[in-house]
Amino acid sequence: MHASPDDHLTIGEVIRRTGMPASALHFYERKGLIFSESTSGNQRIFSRHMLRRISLIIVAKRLSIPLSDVAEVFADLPTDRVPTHKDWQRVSRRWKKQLEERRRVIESLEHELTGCIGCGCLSMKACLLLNPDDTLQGRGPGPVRIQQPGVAP
Amino acid sequence: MHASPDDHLTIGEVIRRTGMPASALHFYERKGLIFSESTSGNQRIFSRHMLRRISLIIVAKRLSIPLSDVAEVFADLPTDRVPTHKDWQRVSRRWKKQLEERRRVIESLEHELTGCIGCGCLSMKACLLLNPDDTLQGRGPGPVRIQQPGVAP
DNA sequence: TCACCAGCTCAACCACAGTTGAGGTCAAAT
DNA sequence: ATTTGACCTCAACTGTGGTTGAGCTGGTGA
Repeated sequence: MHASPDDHLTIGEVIRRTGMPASALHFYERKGLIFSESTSGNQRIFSRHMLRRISLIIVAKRLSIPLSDVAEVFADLPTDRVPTHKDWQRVSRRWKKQLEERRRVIESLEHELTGCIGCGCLSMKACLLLNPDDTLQGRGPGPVRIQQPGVAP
Repeated sequence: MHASPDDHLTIGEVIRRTGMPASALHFYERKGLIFSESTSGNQRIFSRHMLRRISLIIVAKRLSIPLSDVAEVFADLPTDRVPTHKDWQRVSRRWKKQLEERRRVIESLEHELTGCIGCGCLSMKACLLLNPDDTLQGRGPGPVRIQQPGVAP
C-alpha cells in the first residue's frame, strides 16, 4: 500500500477518508454526482476535491435532502476545483431554508393534531385532519401550508 | 345503485366515502390493516367501522406516519367496534409525540447547520455536521489539510 | 342473450437510495 | 508462478407505499 500523489486518490483511499462504502460511491458516480478518471487497468482515480463533493453528499444525507437536490446544487458548483467558502454558504443556506420549511409543515400538523385530540370525530365531511385542502381554500391568505413531497412519502 | 345495509359496505361505497382507491384498500388488506368478508361471488364486504380505520390510515399518511406504526396502533384497537374517543386520544397523542420528536430533530439540525454556515470547513475530522457524535480525537497518520476556503489551490 | 359495469387476482412496475453477490481483472507479495 | 487483495461490471435484490394492466368472474338492465 503506497501513498498516492496528493491529488489522485484510489477508491480505497476515498473510502478510508469519507467512510462511504464503494457501492455508494459507484452509485453516486452513476447518478452523475461525482466523477473519476480511470487508470489503464480500469481502476478509478478520484481528484482530491471529490472529497468535498462527497462531504456535501454526507451532509445532505444527514439533513434528509434528496440526491436530486444535491444534483441541482452540484450543477452550480465548479467541477474543477474545491468549492469556495461562498459556494458552501449558498448551499448551506439553501438547505437551511428547506429544513425551516419542513419544520413549519410539522408545526402546522402538530397544531392541527392538537386541535383534533379533543375532537376525535374523524368525520369524512368535517374533520380538518382528513380534509386539509378545504381548510386551506376556505381560509384565504395567510400562512400557507405547503405539502412537501420530499418527506417520507 | 342500491343502498347497502348500513353495516355492510361494498368496496365501491368505501371508495366513495373515503376517497381511497381500490388498489390502496387491497394493499392495506394485504398488510393486515383492514379486513373484509367475502360474498359468495368473492366480492369484499366491509363493516362500517372499517371506515374509521381507513380514516386513521389517511391521517397517518398526512402525518407521514409509516404503516408499520399504524399496524402497531391497530393491534391495540378493537376489531369489532368503532374506536372510542379514548382510543382516538391515545392514538393522536402517540402521533403527536412522534411529530414533536421529528420537529426536535429538525431544530437540532437547523442549529448545527447555522453554526456551520460561517465555518464551511466540512473537514472529515473536525466538522460537526459530518461527525455527529464524534469527539474529534486521534487524527490518524498524515495531516488532513483543511482547505483554506476562498483560496484557490 | 348480450353488453356492461363492478369487482376479483396476480404480476409487474414506479421512485428512492442504495446493498449484495457473481464472476472477472489487475497488481503486488511470497 | 501463484496467491492474495483491491478493484471492476452487471444484475438482482432490499423496503416503503402503493399503481397499472391483463385477464377473469358476478350481477344487472335492455
